[in-house]
Amino acid sequence: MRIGEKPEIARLPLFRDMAEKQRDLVLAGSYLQVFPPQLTLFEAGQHADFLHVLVDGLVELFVQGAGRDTTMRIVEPVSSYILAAAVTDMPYLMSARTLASSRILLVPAAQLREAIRQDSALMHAAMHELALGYRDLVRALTDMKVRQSAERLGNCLLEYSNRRGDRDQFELIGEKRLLASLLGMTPENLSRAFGTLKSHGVALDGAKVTIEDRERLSRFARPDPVPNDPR
Amino acid sequence: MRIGEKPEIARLPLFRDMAEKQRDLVLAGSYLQVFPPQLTLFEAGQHADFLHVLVDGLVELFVQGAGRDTTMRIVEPVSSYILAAAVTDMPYLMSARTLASSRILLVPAAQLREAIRQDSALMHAAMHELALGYRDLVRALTDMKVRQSAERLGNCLLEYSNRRGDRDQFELIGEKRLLASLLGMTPENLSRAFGTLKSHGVALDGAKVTIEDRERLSRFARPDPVPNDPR
DNA sequence: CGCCCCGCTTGATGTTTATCAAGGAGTGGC
DNA sequence: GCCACTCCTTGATAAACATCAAGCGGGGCG
Repeated sequence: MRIGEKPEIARLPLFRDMAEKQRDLVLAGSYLQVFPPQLTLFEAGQHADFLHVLVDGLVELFVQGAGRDTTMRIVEPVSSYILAAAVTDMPYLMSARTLASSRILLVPAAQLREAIRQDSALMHAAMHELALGYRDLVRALTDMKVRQSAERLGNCLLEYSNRRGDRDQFELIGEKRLLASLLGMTPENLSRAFGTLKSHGVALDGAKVTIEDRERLSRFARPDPVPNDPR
Repeated sequence: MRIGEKPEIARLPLFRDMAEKQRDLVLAGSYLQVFPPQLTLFEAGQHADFLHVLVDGLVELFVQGAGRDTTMRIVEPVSSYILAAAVTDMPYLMSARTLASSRILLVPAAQLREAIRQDSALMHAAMHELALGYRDLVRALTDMKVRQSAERLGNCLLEYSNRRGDRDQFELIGEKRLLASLLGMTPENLSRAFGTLKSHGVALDGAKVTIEDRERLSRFARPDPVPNDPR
């Protein structure tokens, strides 16, 4: 891989704390590749040969089950994905495709597992990352079980705003139907959900979302009582 | 803690591979307690002071969000739970209560984290357990998103059967309304779901489930294409 | 034994969500 | 500039699910 990407990869929580020597070794064995948009990177069921690190672009993780597809996560740079499969040496549970032209670092899973065995800081980071991911999924699952569509959208918008430093205005990433699938609803219902949120403090103009009344939106969306604080 | 429980705890995947000395140290600092049924063990939002290991009895993990409760997991002995909170030193995301009189080992989370730092085999086991839990949640979330209630029930029954060595007949654990909540539906709809499964190879008599036609049930329930093989 | 209580079931009704169908708005190509 | 395409939106309808309301049935207790 080229030297230019190293700093931002080395700054990732997963690789941050490990010994520099180990990190260099792992990265030296990895491939940084550019993929065009709409390309399937891997499919569920395949053996997990690589841990992926999205350096630039946009990637969708999705599952095709029981007739329909559903997107599980939208990966933004810079972050790794499918750690669980790589670490356990089990088949991918999800498929991945690029949504935009993307630069991706492919870390051979076997080499990653070996490095994890050698470097306790890396192992600790991997454990932590998996624990945080676990908690995210617990939230996502309860969200799906206890809230209805417009409430899910409301919470999602509050979280997006949250992630961008509590800005009141931001752009949705990717197409709306992608967001719909992420939230477990049809594009039609996403439209309608934005409609009902209009009377609860949310304005929409194309992909631009404005949270006009945070308090009112919160009251409607009933966010989790336990706040999500990934430092 | 008493010496009598040690073997089965030591056999847990989480504690199996660690140094015996470390394990004894951790267990020596832990408390084995008996709790009556229907007792709340902890509530979401509380600081995670302990990792729990259910030695005997039955425990429910649930979330009370947005008006209604939903159960996230039914813990059977012998197994640990809420590892993610204990490891990250973050608040519990779920609440826990006993469903039956239960013997539970309470492992101080701080001590567990310290042991994890010291013992690389324990850390590896924790990482592995979290990765497997992550994958379970990915399955649960897709299940919730792509399947409707009777299909979810069908898959759940197939998995239960699977876990008990592919037996065709088995008893449901706990009350039916608990199963309903776990599957994200009302007790009424669980009843009806069993009704529709009658014509797809499932017979129900009280809590006794008989899978009469596995093939037919599979066709109806459309199980995951990627099999779940926890060795 | 019989009564009460509780959980399960069944039916009727209403809400939520998906599906089907059509129209509108923006974008890229010719 | 205009057409064609895609995505989003809106409306009408149907399916899935929740809610409300009885009734059934088994276990515990008097």
